[in-house]
Order: sequence, then C-alpha cells, then structure tokens
Amino acid sequence: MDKTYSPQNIEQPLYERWEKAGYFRPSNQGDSYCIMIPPPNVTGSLHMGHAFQHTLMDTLIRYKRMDGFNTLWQVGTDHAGIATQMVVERKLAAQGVNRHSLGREKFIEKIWDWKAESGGTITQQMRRLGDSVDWERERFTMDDGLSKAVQEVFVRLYEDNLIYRGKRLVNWDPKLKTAISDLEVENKESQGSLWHLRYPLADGATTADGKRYLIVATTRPETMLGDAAVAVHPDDARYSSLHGAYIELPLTGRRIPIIVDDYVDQEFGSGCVKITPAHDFNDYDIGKRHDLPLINILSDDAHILSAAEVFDVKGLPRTDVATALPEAFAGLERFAARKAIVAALEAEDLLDKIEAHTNKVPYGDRSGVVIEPFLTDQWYVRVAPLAETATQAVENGDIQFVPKQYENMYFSWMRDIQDWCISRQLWWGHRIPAWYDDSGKVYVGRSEQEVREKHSLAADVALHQDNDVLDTWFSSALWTFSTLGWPDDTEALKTFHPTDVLVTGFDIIFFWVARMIMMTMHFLKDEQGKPQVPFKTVYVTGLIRDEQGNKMSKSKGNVIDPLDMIDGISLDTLLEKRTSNLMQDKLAQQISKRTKAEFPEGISAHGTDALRFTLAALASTGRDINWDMKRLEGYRNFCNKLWNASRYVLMNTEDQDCGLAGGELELSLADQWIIERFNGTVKQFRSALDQYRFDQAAAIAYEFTWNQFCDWYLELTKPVMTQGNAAQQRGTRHTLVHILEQLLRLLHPLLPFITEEIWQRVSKLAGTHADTIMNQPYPQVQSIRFAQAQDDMEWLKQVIVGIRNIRGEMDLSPNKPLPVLIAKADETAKRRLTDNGSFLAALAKLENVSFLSDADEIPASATALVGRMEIHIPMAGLIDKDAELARLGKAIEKAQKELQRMAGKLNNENFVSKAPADVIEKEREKLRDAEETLAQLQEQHARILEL
RNA sequence: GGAUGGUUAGCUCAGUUGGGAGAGCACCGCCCUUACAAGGCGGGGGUCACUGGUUCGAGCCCAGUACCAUCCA
Repeated sequence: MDKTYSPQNIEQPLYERWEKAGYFRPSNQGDSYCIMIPPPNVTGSLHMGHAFQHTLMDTLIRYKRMDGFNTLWQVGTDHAGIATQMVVERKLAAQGVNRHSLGREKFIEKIWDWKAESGGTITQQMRRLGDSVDWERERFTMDDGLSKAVQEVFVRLYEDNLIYRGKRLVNWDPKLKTAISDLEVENKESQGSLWHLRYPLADGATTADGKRYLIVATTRPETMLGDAAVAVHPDDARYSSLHGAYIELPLTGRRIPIIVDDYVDQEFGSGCVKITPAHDFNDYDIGKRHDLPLINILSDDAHILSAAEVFDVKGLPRTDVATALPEAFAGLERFAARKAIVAALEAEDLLDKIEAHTNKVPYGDRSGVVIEPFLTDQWYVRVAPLAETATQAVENGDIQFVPKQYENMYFSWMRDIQDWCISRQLWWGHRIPAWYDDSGKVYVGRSEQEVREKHSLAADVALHQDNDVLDTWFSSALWTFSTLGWPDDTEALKTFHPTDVLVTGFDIIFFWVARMIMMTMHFLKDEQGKPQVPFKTVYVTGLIRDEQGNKMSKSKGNVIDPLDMIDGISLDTLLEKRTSNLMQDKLAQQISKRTKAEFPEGISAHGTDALRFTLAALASTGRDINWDMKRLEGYRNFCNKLWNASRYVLMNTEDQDCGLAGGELELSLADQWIIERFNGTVKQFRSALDQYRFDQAAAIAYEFTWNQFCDWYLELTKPVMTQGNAAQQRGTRHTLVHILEQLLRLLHPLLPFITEEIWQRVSKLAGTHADTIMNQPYPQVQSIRFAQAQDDMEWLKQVIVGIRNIRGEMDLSPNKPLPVLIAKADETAKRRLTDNGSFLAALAKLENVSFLSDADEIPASATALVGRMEIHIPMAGLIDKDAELARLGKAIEKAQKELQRMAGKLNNENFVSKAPADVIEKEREKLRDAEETLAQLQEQHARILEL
C-alpha cells in the first residue's frame, strides 16, 4: 500500500468497477428495502444539501444491502418546468431569439437539446459521491412511462370529480406569465406607503360627522380602478347611516355600494376598506359573499387595460358594470400607473395623506418579481378529500416523520389546505390532456382519439388541446409509484411499494411529501383495498449553511460544489465559478472578497469518503448544519489513520502465518479485549443507524477505530510481534486481520471507497475474499466470549495512563525506561500485572516492575493511584521534588472537592431519607473511595515534603 | 400576531427514561519511538442564555423573560 492515503487514486476506478459489475441492482433475494431519490432538477447541479441527503440515503442502502435485503435505490431526475424553461429562454435571449418567434415545438426541442447537454452533470456528480443507485432503472419525469402515469392520474382524478377547471384568482407571475401555486410565492416584508384616499359619497349622503366622503386606506392605490365596493364593519357606529349607500368612485365614474362585512377591522385606518375582488385575495372572498362583480383592470403582464373585464363570482361575463377605464392610464405598467393615479387623485384633492407602512409583498420565487393576484382560467385539484386520508396515515403512524416535530408542520398545513392550482402557462411540461371544441366545451381523455370516441364527436368537430402544462410537482407527486411502472401492475411495484424511507428537506414537505402521500394513497391500494402509503418513514434533514450560518445561494456566491470538497479547487477557479454569469459587477466584487477571505489558499482535496463521513457526523436530527471545513479536515485525517493502520496490519500479516491453515492460536489479553470491544461497537453502530442517528454512528466508528483499535490495540500487538511465540503471533495476526476485515465491513456504508480498497487485500488474509465488499454480510452482534478480558484490559489501560501521566507532567523523556514499584496490590492486580508484563513494558516504556509488601518502606517517588493500588516511580535523579508536590497538591485538591460534594449530599437528611437506596449506596461508596484516595495522596505528599 | 426549533468549552456541535458536564477542531508542553507529523504522549479550558418553580437532587421536567432562526398569517 502507498504510504499516504490518496483518495483521488482509488475512488473513481472503484465506482466504475461497481457500476459495470451491476452491484447496484436489487439482488432479488430477501425482504425488500427501497428508497426513492428526491429527483433533482435535470439541468441543475448538486449542491452540498444534495450531497448530504445522498450520503444518508447511500449509507442506509449499503447497510441494508449488506444486511441481506433486496435493496433498490431508485434514481431519476425532474424536468423542473419553470426553472428549466427559464434557463433555455435566457440562453436563447443571448442569441437574440425568443420562444415565441421559435414556436412551441422548436422551443421544446431546444429544451431537450439542453437536457442532453447538461443532464449528465448530476449523474456524474452522483457517481463521484459513490451513490449506489440502480442506474439501469433511471427515470425522468418527462419520459414516456412517467408521462403516461401523469396522464392517467389526471384523467382519473377528473373522472372522480377531483379535478376541475375554473376562473379564479391565482398568484400570477407577470414576468413569466404563468400561474404559480401559493407555495411558490415568497412574502417579503418591505417599507411601503399607505395612501389614504377620499371617496365621495353619492346622492348627497354624509357621514355622521358631516363629511361628504369616506376615507379608505390602501397599499395599492392603482387597483382602485377595479374597486367594486367599499366595506365597513356592521358595528361601526360612524357609518351605520351609510349602509346601503353608494360611492362615486373617482376617475372611473363608477357607482359602487357601501357594504357591511365582519372582515373589516374598525381600528385600521378609517375603518373603511375599498374592495377590489379581482386584485386581492381577501377582497375576492368578500366579493363572493356579496356577489360583487370581479373587475379586472390588468393585462397578463400587469399593464392597465383600456377597458375592464367584468365577471361574476362564477367566472361568467357580467354586463351590468361599465367597463370603461380612463384613457390616461391605459397601457401603463402597474408601478407607473400607481404614480399616475395617485397624482390624478391628488389633482382632484382626493388624496388625504400618505403614511409610511410596513407590509408583506409577494414575490415569485423563480422570477423575483412582485406577484399579482389575477383572474384567470386554471385547473385545480380538489385536495380536501385526498388530504383527509393523507392526514390519517400520519396520525395513525403508518407514516412516521423523523424527527417527530415535523408531523405538526404537516398537520397544520393539511388542516388549512387550499385547492391546488396545477396548470401552468408554460411550454415545458406535461401538456394537459383536455380538449375544447369551438364552443369552449371541455373534454378530458387520454388522447384526442379517446375523447372523440367517448363523446361520439364527429370527425368534422374541431378540437384543440389545452395549451397549458401541469405543475412539475404534479408529476413528482407520483414519483414513488410511477417510477415502478404504474399504471401497469408490475413486479417492481409489488416488490418495492410501499417504499421504506424518504430522505428529504423540510422545505419541500408541502410541495412534495404531502402531495406524494395524497396521490399515492388515492391511487394505490393493497390486497384488502386499503390505501398504500408511499413510504413508511420520512427522514427530514436540515439545510447546509455556510460557515457563518448563511443560507447557500448563487446570489450570495457562497455555494459549495461537493466535488470541490472532494477534488479540491484553486482559489482562481473558485472565484471564476462563483462570479461568472453574474449581472452586477458590484456583487461579483463582494463575492470575490468574501471568497478570498474564506478560502485564501483555495480548497485542498479531501476525497469522497471524508466528505461523506463529515456529512454523516454533522447530521444531528432536524437542525440546520453550519458547514465546517475543520471537521472535513479532521475526517480526512481519520481516513488517513484508517489507511495507515491497515498498512500496519498488512505489513505484519501479509505473507505470514495468520492461522488460516490451522495451527494453534493463542489469543492475548489484548486480542480478547479488542474482539469484545469491536463486538460492542457493532451493537452500538447498528443501533445508531437503525435510529437514523448518523452523527452517533460516525462518532462510534471514529472512537473505536482511532481511540481503541489504533491507539491501544495496534500498540499492544507490537510486543507480541517482536517477542511472542509462534502460537501467540498466529493468534494476534489472526485477530488483527479479522478485526480489521470486519471493521471495514462495518464502516463500508459510510466510507465506501477506502473500505473496498483495503478490504480487497485484507479479506484474502481473512479467508473471506470476494469481488466486492459491497454485498458481503454486515457484521452481527456476537455473544460475549471474553468478559474477563474486558475488565482486565480496561484496568491495565488505567495503569498505563497513570504512568504516562507522571511521565508527561514530570517532563520525563518518552525514551527513558522507568522502574516502577507497586504497593497495595491485591491478588487480582498482581495477576493482571504479572500476566501482562510485556504489554506494560511496551506501552508505558518500563524498565522493570516490582511489588512492595506492606512492610517495605516506600522510597521517595512520584505516585499514581489505580483504585487503591499505588504506582510509584522512584524519584532518584528523575523527579523534581517541587514539581511532584505541585502535582500531588492538584490531585489532593480535586479529591477534596469530590469528598466535600459527597459528604454534603450524604449529610443532607432529605437526601438520605428520600433518595432510592441504590443511589445512596453508590454515593456512600464514592465517599469511601474519595476518602481513601485523599488519605493516600496526603500521606504521599507528607512523605515527599520531608525529603 | 401564531407555531416550531435553538441558546452547553475559543469555534462547530453531542448529551436517549432527572443521580459524577462530553467530542472534533483550536490552544499549551514534550516527542520525527519503523503504520500514520494528515502523527504520538500528556495537559489546560464550561455559573449548561436569564429568572422562578417542582424535586433529596435539574443541562435535562414546568412557568416566565431575553436573544437568534425558520414556518404560517
């Protein structure tokens, strides 16, 4: 083996070999275990959050695969409608082309071209991360099979009256000119104004205090052109005489009623609210209650119309309202219109005042522009009936969230769930399988052919398909079963559905998880007809943030590509990566300044295994993770440690007798101890993984490998290798090889590459060789064989530590062998020391060990205690009196403090009378120990003092 | 305004039925001892945010306060 660990030399070739050999395929043996990957955007690239989730999924899959399950990690990508369409439009714009001049078909071709060009990025990244997904089953939400499933679901939901079309107020993105769902809207607080407008009363009416107008306050004065009423609270005495009166709406000449509604907040502003049902969600609801006209004054790109469009609450045209709008504003963009309208009102002395006001403004999370509540025809899923079943599945534990608190988040959303707007005015996506005849009548079916047959439409009836496509989440909601072949009744579906665990971020619980549960439970039933859940467990991860705790985002320029952690990257390349394609120079400068401060030397290579181990170690449940380069470095060192420990094992075992061919095996105390210690580690490690405590699993692995196996066991094998007889050497070699071989299997799910690389050599010596470690049995917990060895060895370690402690604190050279005197040793201690002299000599670097009887006088010495036993290192010429006194003083102080605490507790009447007997006994024992320890130390202190 | 999570060593974080405060990194001292200097050995360091309560006993349970974060309105 190379002297230094070089992940870049081993990782990629191993992955290629695994993939070629088909190790990622389900074995078709054993119980099934299946994880569905959250499909990433096909034209995107993986960030640290993906690397994190993929690490956890791959760890689980590799663990279960080795543990005998028939595992499938289903892989695939998502077409990401808006995001992808935007990217391609931007690319085309750079060439001076827009999609409309290109036409729908040509444009979609361009998107497929782009997918072909960029779609490999993600799959390549996944291979570098070691993801053991079944590539042969890779799916894409727009491929034929999944498109068929989407169509089938749409048609069946429509037939079940769970999909409908209607003219509703939607969140409209005026830049992308499409509806978006309320989840895609980000409400941001901003400093705006509140305009107080005077609305003249009609027919000479006056307010209680004699005014001829009402004052309404609004954050969006431009929408006044679409006002349909002014509302007051029914109990508001100021306006009770005006119920049923009218307003002369300024600028438009429209006559609108004053209505009465509980919704109005009497305290806010004047207590009068303008109602604009076509441009505000709350007003829309009021409009429905009062049968107000919906007066739309905006075009689809948010410019003022020259004539309003008026509908009733059912979306049918209404003709009793004048549609005329002032010419002066026609064609003005909404924010320009706001200025112009405020100016016009002011000119007519209708502007009472302007107040500063903080309000929430909705922004499209893709386009970044202000979202407009807008009246359009859209398709909706009626979710209430689906939500009920989906809620129950979590309530009754068929689906469990880890950590559990996310269940509340799920419930609260499900309780107030709104119908889901699923149509998008885009070209990239699944086209809605609905056709219209010339009268606008709608027919839903799997094809135009089917529609014609079903409705007996003559060939000369013209039909045209709906232009819109479905929300991307509509297709990903079907992911768990569409990828397994649904609507066909496939073997894969029977084997792997319901799947086992879903690993995903909390940010898409609503977008994706909840919708998957609803759709799956509606369409898939078990043999008894009971709805099937898509997965039994949802493991929710936090976000990976940068070292300052900021969210990683392109615009902040703090995104980390996991491959840069693996391969390393120079500062120049990193700067280039982070600042190219940025619109603003100023931003680029900021980013490059911060990047230079954070990574002055760029990033060095750490390898995939170290990255994965770090991500696992940071995965404490349910909270965000602040990325920490130091942790990554630490775990790369850990890999290096494992590498070098393996080198040591191989150097001492290859081409030597490891007992494979028989021969007497004598196991040393250390051999027996490490066997049990490993056994305990297997138990803990499995239990951690079973509970999704990847952080604990990593800590357990680290502690055993470094602090026990390397620091103690390997050192303990050295005296055997140099001084042991044949049977002893055979026994130790056998143990070395077998513990390492099993340790590699234990660690494989977290560290797939380094373990495979080393295992290929070690397994030969252990007689368990195979083509890959990937499908070898996972270590099982064994019954305990060497109970006494555990106690003996842990005790011996204390002795060694005690001597090292003196050596360290007394500044004695590690090279100088020390003579040791033992006093107050009982029979057990004597046995332990005499049986293991060579271990003691080697690890504590001793010259000799001799026992003192109680009668012997103890020479001047530095002292350590192990239980009651005293370890003395004679001071003659070695040890400084004052230093030893100081050392003892510190120990005495510590013992006194301990003693005081114990005594205080036991002198407390309440404690003695109320605490459980075993606790009291434990405290008494501790008190006795402390007393004896203190006495021994004081005695020693006095002795030294006399010198 | 409502909900949830957080506040533990210089930094990043563990702490699982309430019973002697832990890890990694950083820091200090000694050491290139044939697996590893990406290392070895030893060491220092914490009023567990604050206030009160329950309890013989609270980092942990309860109430409240402050600050931070996220989600919802």
